[in-house]
Formats: sequence, C-alpha cells, structure tokens
Amino acid sequence: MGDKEIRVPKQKRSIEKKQRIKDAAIKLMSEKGYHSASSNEITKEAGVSIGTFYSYYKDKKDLYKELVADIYNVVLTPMNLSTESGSEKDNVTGPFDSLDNLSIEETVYLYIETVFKGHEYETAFQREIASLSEQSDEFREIEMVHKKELTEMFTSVLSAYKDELKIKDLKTASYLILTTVEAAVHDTMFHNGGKNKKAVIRELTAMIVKYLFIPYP
Amino acid sequence: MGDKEIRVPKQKRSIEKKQRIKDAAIKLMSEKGYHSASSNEITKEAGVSIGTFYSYYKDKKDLYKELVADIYNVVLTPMNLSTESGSEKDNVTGPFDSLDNLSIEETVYLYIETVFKGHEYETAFQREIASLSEQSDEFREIEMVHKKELTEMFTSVLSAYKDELKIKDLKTASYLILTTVEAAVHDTMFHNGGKNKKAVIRELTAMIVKYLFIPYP
Amino acid sequence: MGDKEIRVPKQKRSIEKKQRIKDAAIKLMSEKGYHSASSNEITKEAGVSIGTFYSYYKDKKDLYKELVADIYNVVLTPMNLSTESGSEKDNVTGPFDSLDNLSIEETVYLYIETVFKGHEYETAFQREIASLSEQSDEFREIEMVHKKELTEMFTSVLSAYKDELKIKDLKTASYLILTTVEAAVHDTMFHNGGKNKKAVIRELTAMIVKYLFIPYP
Amino acid sequence: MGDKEIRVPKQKRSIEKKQRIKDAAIKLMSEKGYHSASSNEITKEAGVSIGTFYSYYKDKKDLYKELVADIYNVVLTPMNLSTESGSEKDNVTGPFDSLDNLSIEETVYLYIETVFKGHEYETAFQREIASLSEQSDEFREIEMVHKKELTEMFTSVLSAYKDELKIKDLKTASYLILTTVEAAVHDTMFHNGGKNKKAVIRELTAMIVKYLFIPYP
DNA sequence: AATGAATGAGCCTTCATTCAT
DNA sequence: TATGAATGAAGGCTCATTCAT
Repeated sequence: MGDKEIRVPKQKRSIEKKQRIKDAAIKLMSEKGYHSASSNEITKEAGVSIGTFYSYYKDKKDLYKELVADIYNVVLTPMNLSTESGSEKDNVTGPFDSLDNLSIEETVYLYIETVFKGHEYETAFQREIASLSEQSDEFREIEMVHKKELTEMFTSVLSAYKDELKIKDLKTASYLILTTVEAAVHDTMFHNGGKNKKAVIRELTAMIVKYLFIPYP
Repeated sequence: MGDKEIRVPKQKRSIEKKQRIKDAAIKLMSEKGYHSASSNEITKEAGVSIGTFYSYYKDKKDLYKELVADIYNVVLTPMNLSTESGSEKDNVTGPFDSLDNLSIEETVYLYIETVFKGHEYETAFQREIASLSEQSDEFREIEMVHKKELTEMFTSVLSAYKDELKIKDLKTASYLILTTVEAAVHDTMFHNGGKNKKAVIRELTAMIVKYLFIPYP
Repeated sequence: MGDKEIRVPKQKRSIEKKQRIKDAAIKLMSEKGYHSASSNEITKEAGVSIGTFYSYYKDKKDLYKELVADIYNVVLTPMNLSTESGSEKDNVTGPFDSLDNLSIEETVYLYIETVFKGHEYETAFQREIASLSEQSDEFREIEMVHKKELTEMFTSVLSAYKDELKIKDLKTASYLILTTVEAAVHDTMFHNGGKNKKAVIRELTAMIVKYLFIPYP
Repeated sequence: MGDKEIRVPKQKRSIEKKQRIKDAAIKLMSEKGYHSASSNEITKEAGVSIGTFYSYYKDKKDLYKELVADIYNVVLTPMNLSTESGSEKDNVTGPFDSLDNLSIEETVYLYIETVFKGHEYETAFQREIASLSEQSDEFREIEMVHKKELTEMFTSVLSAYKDELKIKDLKTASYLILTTVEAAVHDTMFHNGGKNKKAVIRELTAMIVKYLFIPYP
C-alpha cells in the first residue's frame, strides 16, 4: 500500500531540477518556516511541477530530511567530517587534522570559530531546523543523525589532550561544552544578528579553557 | 468593528472552565505542538464548547500568551520573581534573598539548581515554548517579555560579587552564563530526560565558578 | 414546541429598555448592516442583557420588523398616515388634508418634498431596509405591509384630480409615479448624498406634471 | 505572502467546471442571497470540490464580481455595449446604431424595451445584485463599474436630439430618466413578475416623451 | 424579570497529496 | 517522465439562540 516509486534522478536535467526544488525550499522555509512554505509554492518557485516534486520525494518531510543532510554536509565538512561516506573527500583537510602545532587555547578558539562559521551558512534555515528539532522528536531525530558525528569528533579531539585536562567526568564535560558552544553561537547568530560575535568568541574561549585546564579545589 | 469582548471569568464554575481549557491546551500542545493542537480539539479535551473558548481568548495565540505567562509565573516565583505585580507575594522569599551567608560556589550551584527546578514544571510545554520562540520572532517576543526579568535578576546577583570577579567584559559574561545554563539545563531536561542532571549541575558549577573567579593569563 | 413567551413591557423602565434596544439596533444596522450587527453587540450597545433581548423579541428578525414599522410610522405620519391605529393621532394633520387650495403643480411638488423629507429620517437605516427588501421576499413583505398604505393614499389623492388628468390607465400611472418618485428620491438621498436634491425635485415635478396633465397624441 | 495563484482554465473540462461553479452560484445566490449561499454549498451544487473553487477564485467576492461582469456583458450587448473589449463583436449591431430612421417616441420606446429585455436575463440574480449594491458601497462599486457604460451611452443618445429637447437641466434630466426607467423596469420585473410589463412600457414612454419634448410653462 | 455564560452548527479558507492525461 | 487540475479533510473563528441561576 502506498509504495510510491521514488525516483533517483540520474540525468543532468533531472538533477538540476531536484536542486532547484531544494534551493526553493531552503529559500521559502527560511523566509516563512517549514509549515508555511507549502509544497505547491516551493515547486512554483522552483519552476517545477508539483507532480515532479512527488516523484522525487515521498512527502514534504522527506524533502526536509534531505535539506538537513545537505546542510550538515556543508557545515561539518570544514571539520573534516561529512555525512556521506563519499570517495572524493579523502583528501579534504579540516582544521583539526593536526592539532600538534596549536596551543590549547588556539584549539578551543579554532573550534568555536568553526562552529560560528558553520552557522553562517544558511543561517535562517538552520534556525528553522533548530525550531523543528525542538518541536517534535521526529524532526529532532532527523537532526540528531547528523549531530552525533559532531559529538564523536569533539570527544576524540578532547581526548588528545587527555593528560593535561583537569576534568574528572570527561563525558559530561564534553557534552557540556558542546551544548554550551552550540547554544551561545546559535543565540548570537540567530537572535543577536552576530553583532557581539567577537566578544562571545573571546569569553567563550576563556570559559572553556579555564574549565578544562585549570584545576579547581 | 472586530472589538470582540473578552470575558474575564469571575464565578467559580467559569474559572474552572478557563482552567480546564488551559490544562487541555498545555497537554495537547505538549504532545503535538502548538500548530497541531487545534482549538476545536483543545475545547473537546477540555469538555467545553468552542464558543466558550473564543469568549475567553481572542484567538489561539492569545491563549498561548497566557500559558507562557503562567509558566513563567510559576517558574520565576521560586527566584522571588513573578510577572504579576501581586500584593500577597510581598513576604515570599526566594533563594537569592540573602546571599551573604553563601559561598561563591554555593550561590552558583543554587542558581543552576533553581533553573533546573524551573524546567521540571511542565517540561514538555516549556520545550514547545522554546520551539516557537525559535520559529518566529512573534512568538519569541512573547517569551522574551517574561525572560527579561530573569536576565535582570541575574545581572544584579552577579554585581554583588563585583569585586571578586576576574572578568573584564561583564555584560558578555553574564549573557554567556545565562545562555549557557539555560541551554545545558534545557537540553538535559528536554532531550536527555534529566538522567545526567546531577553531573551536569556539578560540571556546570565548576565551569562557571572557574570562569568567573579564577584569573586567566 | 418553542412557544417562547414574548413579553410586552408595561412598566416605564421596561419600555425604556426596549427603546434602548431599538436605538442601538438602528444605529448598528445603519453602520454595519443587518447581518453584521450581531444581537449580542446590539444588546451591549443598549446596555441590556441578551436574555432581555430575547424576552422582548422572538428573534432578530422580529426586532427588524418592529424597526421597519417604527420607521414607516414616522415617515408616513406627515402624510397623515400611520400604521398603528392609534388613538391620540386623530387630530394630526398631514399636508394632503386639504388640497383644495393648492394648484396641481404645488400638490405634486409637495408630495415629492414629503417623500424626500421621509427619507431624511434615519436615512442609512432606510437604505438598509431597501437592501433587505430586495434580498428576500420575507424582508420585502415586512416592508410592503407598510408601503401599501402609501399606495392607497396616493391613488386617492390622484383621483381627486380625476377630471383634469390626461391619463387613461390610472392604475399603471399611479404605480409608475410612485415607483419613480421613490426611486429618484432614494437614489438622490442614499447614493448622491442629497446634493442635487433641489434640481431633482424641480425636474421630477416637471416630469410628473407634464405626464399627468398634458395631453399627448 | 498570500499571493494565491488564481488559475485561468484553458482546457475544455476546466472551463466547463468553472462554468458549473458560476451556474451553481447564480442559482443559489438567486434563491437564498449572496450571504446565505455558502462557498461549500455552491461547489457541492456544482459537483466540484471546494479546492477547485478556490483555485479559480480568490474568494467568494471574486466570484461575485465575475458574475456581475457576465451579467452586464449579456445585458448590455443588445445595446451594443459590452464590457469585454472583444474582437468578434465588431459587427454586432445594437438597436441604437442608427436612430435616424426612428421617431422620438420610437427611440424612447426602444430604449425602455431594451432595458426590460436586459432584466429578463437571470432576473433573480439581478435582483440580488441590486440588493447588494444597496447594502454596501463595496458591492455598489462593483456594479457601478459596469453601469457607468449605460449612463454614457444614454447621454450620447439624448444629445442626438439636443435641438428638440425642451429641457434646461440636461444632466439632471438624464439622471432622472435613467433612474426612473431602471426603477420601474426593476420593480415590474422583480416584484410584479412582469405582469404589467406592456402597460408600464406604454406609460413610461408617454411620461418620458412628454417630459423631454413638450414645453412646460 | 433579568442576566450572561455557554453552546455548536456552520462559515470561509488552506494545503498536502493524488492521478488522469 | 512530467504535468497541474482536482481533491477534501481540517483549521480558525462567528454569532443567533438557550437556559441555569
């Protein structure tokens, strides 16, 4: 029942069409939100028929999933992480490839800056993702699939400094830092228009460095 | 035109009815989100007619506003803050009334614990509030009206320790801590079911205390 | 079934209440039309409860009927016609009581002027009456009950000049004149704001006088 | 936002569907009036889904506008006037194309007859138009757009007889005649079922001819 | 008598999705 | 493959009317 055939476009023209749909969707969902961006409107904006839409995507949520995947692909790439187990990405180098040359502070600073950079790409749409994730576990799971990788990467980076850390509960610490950086960057970018970005990076770095590397009674 | 008269229930039965609407709304909005909880469904759940609903509220958003106000009223009260400028609240004592006896660490710990406690009340609905705030500035403003008080209180608490702080940019620091605590508590409660609450409180306290009171090169 | 008891107010206070309802209804129906003037709004404007409303009137249409009756009572009185077979009206004198002294032209002129005068009372509400009469036979009948008297009066006035008339089909002629005067006055008052009233009276008089008293091949 | 795409049907089946909607609307609005004919009911009567309705019309008023335009198009065509600047209408001949051969009386007679003929088409719906025009200026304007043409045509016809007219105030005179003919025809057709149509045409002709062409003290 | 809280049928409209062409 | 006309469930909201107090 309802096993609609979903096509995977192979030809150049079809791939272009799918991309046009995605561009239109990001544009409209950024502007008016997921729910208010109707599928009919998206296809019209994309210059594609609604029928074509439903031959590429099972439903609207299916499109959303792909958009989230795309975003995380772009955002995580500079951290040398990517969702798609691609082939041509083997020689891509991220900022954390060789931490050896960097001081502790520089590493943390770099990380925060990278998260900021990630938020600069399709900022409005990422805000929408955050909203939907909050709204229902279904959407949250879609996002979490991709976010998990970030967590793993961060933990491995942190363990590189294992000996110097003045932290007992490493797991909670990394969870905390991740959450904290994400929230601060998110809030700065989405709700403050990035105005105090510099100050936030500075203070955030200070907070995390002190937390991680300074002993406390 | 369109100046619909909004009734303020005075009799016991009416007040109960309004409360039933609010309870039903919180329940359904928590379960399925603001948009998916239809006004008809809410009134059915509340055992009240749709007409009654619209005699108490201008529209669905009006109900939401009241729910947010109620939540913040409950949540902020233990911090000796409340939205309603009541009269019988004069002798209510919040945890921050006399900080004199508390150590720095105890104060921070207490603050975090209070925020946690606040998130334990109608957790799912608070998650929905967070979601809507993210979704549109209109909803965000509704929340911000109430959140502002929290910010103000926190800043005043912090300035009590002014002399001991090892912080230059006080404004960014308090913004950061607020955002950070909120996010960590929020995430712990909403997305991890509060399982690692104790560890989070401990680490969060450590992080903030170190940040605030330990000098850094 | 549904034989709701309709009260006829006898006490001064009750009569006043009913009048307040009627005043409010005329005001609101004039402003926003019959359908948009809700019964709840009318009673609020009147400072009376909706329950009281429904103890005086079977339903909204019942109120409307009374308003139409009232209007025609006022409008037709100067023509020495009134709907209510009252008692204290016996010595009221209308403009057509003694036509003997008036010339043909003066009589016609007077008639037109009287119709105009009638339209100056609660003009907006009379326009609403006209609209509803057009809309459904049910409303039309309400109006016609009262308009019939006007027709009868006019025919009798005309027959006073019987010998001088150069008209064969007296019935059609009086129907035509009535309709014509009504329409011209109506349009002038309702849609032209009465600006060209003087000119319309003059030309209308000319048209009717020529029609009635000038022989035509 | 809200720029709903209105479809213009091109295929035969779609055009038929739109026509079915219009037919159903005229039928129901004639029977129960504009306000009581709900859009859902109209589409049910038309055997079309409500969605289809709203793909052809912005809202109910938009449908009404088109119905009025259609009516006036049909009604004015025999007078060689039509709203649509069509192409295949170039050789359509109206009754007033060559007045040269007609006597004054014949011209007036012809005009009145034509107005009557116009009222025979969808009489009940034209009555509804009249009602709504009376009800609100918004609807009145919709009608006036089309009625203006009639006025212009009539004035030009009248000025052809300029030299013979025994009228000083030509503007008021033409306003009066237009209003008068309209009202008489309207009333005869809508409220008397057209029974006395012949007599009305005769007397109306007499009245107007006398008014226009017979000198008066 | 009077009140006004409560009712609920019904209105207009949107939009994800299907399916005949 | 691609199209887009068509669908209809469902949503927010109004208002004439009832009835317990």
